[in-house]
Order: sequence, then C-alpha cells, then structure tokens
Amino acid sequence: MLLPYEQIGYIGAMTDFPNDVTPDRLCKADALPPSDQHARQYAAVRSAHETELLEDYVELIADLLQHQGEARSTDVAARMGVSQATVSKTVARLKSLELVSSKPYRSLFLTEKGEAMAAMSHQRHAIVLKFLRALGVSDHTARIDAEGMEHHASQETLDIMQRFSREQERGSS
Amino acid sequence: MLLPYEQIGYIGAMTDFPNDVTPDRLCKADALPPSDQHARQYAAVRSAHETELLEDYVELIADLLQHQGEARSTDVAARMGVSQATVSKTVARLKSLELVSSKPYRSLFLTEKGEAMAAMSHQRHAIVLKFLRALGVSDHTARIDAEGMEHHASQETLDIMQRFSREQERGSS
DNA sequence: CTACTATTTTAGCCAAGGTTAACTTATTAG
DNA sequence: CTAATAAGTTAACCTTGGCTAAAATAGTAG
Repeated sequence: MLLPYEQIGYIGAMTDFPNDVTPDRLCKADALPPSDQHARQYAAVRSAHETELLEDYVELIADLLQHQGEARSTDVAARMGVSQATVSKTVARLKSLELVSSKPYRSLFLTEKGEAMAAMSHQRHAIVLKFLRALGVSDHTARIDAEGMEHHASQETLDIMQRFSREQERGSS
Repeated sequence: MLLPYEQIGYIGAMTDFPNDVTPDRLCKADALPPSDQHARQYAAVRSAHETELLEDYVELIADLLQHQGEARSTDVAARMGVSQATVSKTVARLKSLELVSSKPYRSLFLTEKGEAMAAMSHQRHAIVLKFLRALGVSDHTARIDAEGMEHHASQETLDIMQRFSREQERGSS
C-alpha cells in the first residue's frame, strides 16, 4: 500500500470501506463534484475526443501541403501509421464535413474551413510543445505528450502556457 | 524516398505564429519528422486512447467506493453522463479484463488489478490537477483539462509537473 | 499504345462506445 | 405480502476507426 503522493490531498481508494467509517473530514476536503457537473466534465472529454482525430488529419494534411507541396493519401497513411483504406474512409468523412476537398484518385486539399482548423490546431500544438520544453521536458517526450495533450487544453490553459514559455524565454536569455 | 528533412531533428512549429506570418524562412526550421517516427507518435496517442475510458470508469468507481461506500451503476451512469445500458456494457468489458467484479444486479467492486489501475490513474490525475492550479489555471478549467490531459502525460512529464507544483508551493508559503 | 506498377477506392469484416426500448430483478411503501 | 418504483440487463441499432483483400484508376516504361 504505497502511496508516496500524500501531498495531493486526495488519498486513493485503497481501503475497503465499511459504511460506518465514511469519515466526514475526508469527505469535506475531498468531495466528489455534484453529479451533473461531473457529467459535464466527462462530456467535454468525449466531445474533444470526437474532433481529435479529425484535427490530427487536417493538421497533417496542412503540414504535408506546406512541406511537400502536396498531400497524397499514401503519405498521410504512412505518417498516421494506418492503412490507406483507413485514410480513404476518414477523408470521406472530412469531405462530408467540408474540411477537405479532393477529386477521386487525386491529392488532398483543405477547404477554408479546413485551413482554419489546421491553423488553430497547429497553433495549439505549437503552444503546448513549446510549453513542455520550457518546463524542462525532453524533446522526444514533449513531442509525444503534446500530440495527446493539445486537444485537451482549454483557451485559458493555452494562454497561461504561452505566458509561461515567454517568461521562461526572457528569463534565460 | 524523398524527405530531405531526414537528418533534421523535428523542430516543431514553435513560434507564436500570428496567422499572417507563415513565412517561408520558417519552413526550414520547421521540418516534418521522419514518417516512421511520426507514425509512432500517433500510435502512442491511439494506444493511450484505448485505455482512457477504462481508466476513467475504474477511477470513478474507486471514488464512489471511497466517498459513498458503494459504487452503483446508476451513479456511474449519472456521473459519466451516459445511459445505464452503456455502463452495463462497459462494465462487462471491465469484468472481462478483470478490473471490476460484481454479481448481476449488485453493485460494483474493483479487483486487485482494478485497484492498482485506479491508484495510478488517481495519482496522475491529482498531479496534473495540482500542476494546472499551481500554474495559475482556474479551478473549474483545471478540472476539465486535467480530466483530458492526465492520460497523455508521460512519467517524465508527470515528474516535472510534480516538482513544479512543489516548488511553487514552497515559494508561496 | 500497351503493359506494368503505384495509388486510391470499395467492399466486407471487427470491436468500441454510444443510443432506446423492453425485460428482469431488487427495494420499498402500504 | 403485494404492488409500485428503482435499478440493472439485454437486444437491436448506429457511428467511428481500425483492418484485409480485391477492384479501379493513374502514371510510367517500353
């Protein structure tokens, strides 16, 4: 029963919990949020989830357009680490959402809407990545974590991250 | 095949990036990583994804056990913001993974394995939440963002976050 | 122009995570 | 003890995001 993280104030559910020992002092410091609020939090995560993949595709397509001049689905497949068939299907979805445009058997382009999403996404990605590095996270890890985290940072958090990176920068130069 | 950037480490898109300043000179500094590495990053995100929901359920069940003495699926449903049928199905999966145990129509318990997962998950959650607050993020936002981010923070990042929170604490007291 | 190769799409499969609606089991009020 | 209500399960369905295998299209070499 090793909990070297007592400082967090929330002591995990390690003990069996006879009903008569629901200690008030614990509940107070450490109560669950009201159900509906709790539900809203999870809903937010689920909804972020839905757009995550789409954003990743759009961001990648934008990167390919910028760096290679064109975005072919074979490259998308290779970089996403999925099959071409999967790319085809996802692209169909992106098209139906009017984020991507393309003619059959031709390479991919972003619509206005897609460009806007890519720009947002790219910006967030950059902010999170820069922040993690400013924090002291290694380059390799920062890249992986940023990929996952970028979709879950709210504007407020992004602003704070950006400020932090800037201050760090100023301090160290 | 082509990738002239193969030797360049991925620098990422680091600048703040006013939209009208997507300059060519940036492109150099801003190469794509090699395909296979890129693919591995996305694979990592996908794999984190797979366990996310399971961890959230397990964590919630642990919380309910601790705070209410029992974990009923109706409460899980209310707090997750999903239907009871969904909980039933997910719990079936958790049982098949030996994370949860329960008898039909009775409340839920964690197995050893489930407890271990809950403890880990809880710890990470707490670290991320505390970190965000130490950074200056509001309580409300910190809760939402922590829920989403906790699954994407590697051990290295968690360690750094924890250190940061501790220093912050020491500094302000 | 034809044939070969590379790329893209389509079809059919699967598991996960959601939904409603209908059914079963538990709990509780009279 | 019985009947009403609450809680949990099951069945049937949907969408997403993977996969493989096969078909269609594009690009290229002879």
